[in-house]
Formats: sequence, structure tokens, C-alpha cells
Amino acid sequence: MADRSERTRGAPGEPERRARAILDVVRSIPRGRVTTYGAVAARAGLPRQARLVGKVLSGLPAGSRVPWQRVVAAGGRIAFPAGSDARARQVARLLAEGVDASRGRVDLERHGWSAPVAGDLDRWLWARDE
DNA sequence: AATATGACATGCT
DNA sequence: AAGCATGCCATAT
Repeated sequence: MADRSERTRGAPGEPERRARAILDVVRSIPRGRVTTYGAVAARAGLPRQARLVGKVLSGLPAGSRVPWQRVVAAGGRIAFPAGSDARARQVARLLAEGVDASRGRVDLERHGWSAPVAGDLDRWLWARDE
């Protein structure tokens, strides 16, 4: 059967449910760590919907407590265009929690979440949320 | 219903 | 390393 048609779409309240699932995941990213749009989507039970993650985050009200800065594009790349205000904000917020994104990308080997690398396991286990 | 648009991902040049 | 092309998928027009 078409796994595509199996997706619950059009159901009343679905968009919101998805947004909530996505935000839940983002909120669960520990301080000082980052993950990718695709990974957030997958973890929210919405594989291949990386773009939706961006959409949802773009709708966050200013001053939201959701740690959107911890979500980056594939490879640790900062999704915002170089020189943009949004980019500067994200970099600053990441720096504030000890993540260097000054070169436009974050080292996922070092700060990646949900991808504990051998050797970094200690740091992974000791990571504190908030 | 068809087309355009994204805070994306991947592969190839 | 840097672009460009193509795939993906929900939303907005």
C-alpha cells in the first residue's frame, strides 16, 4: 500500500499536532548541543519533513523560550544567509552556551546531539538540559 | 487544481 | 570549498 497515503493528512488539528511534536523535540535539545532540521523532523515522527521544521521555527514569536538556535542545517551549517541579522543572532546565542558557530557552521562531532560519538560519550551522558 | 515557496538534504561537478 | 541540480513535502496563493 502506498505508505504516502498512509500519512494522516487533512485531519483537523494535524498541523498543530505536528508543530507541537516538532517544538517538543527542539525544546529537548540540551543546552550547548545542536541538531539538524532533518534530525528534528525524524525525531518528531515526521521523517523527510525537514522543511516543515524550518517553517514552524520561522513562526516562533520573538522572545519564545524555544531554543531554536540549536537547530542547524545538514553538516552543522547555519541555515541563515551570511550577513543576515538572523544569522548573527543565532551565532550569538550559540556562543552564549559555549558553541562556536563563528565560521558559519558548528562542529557536529563536538556539539551534535543525538549522535554521541565514541570518545565523547562522557560529555553526552553528562549533558544537562537547561 | 496548478504553481510557487521554504530557517532542508544529497549528490555531483 | 562552492555552486548547481534534483528530490522532498507541507503550505500558501
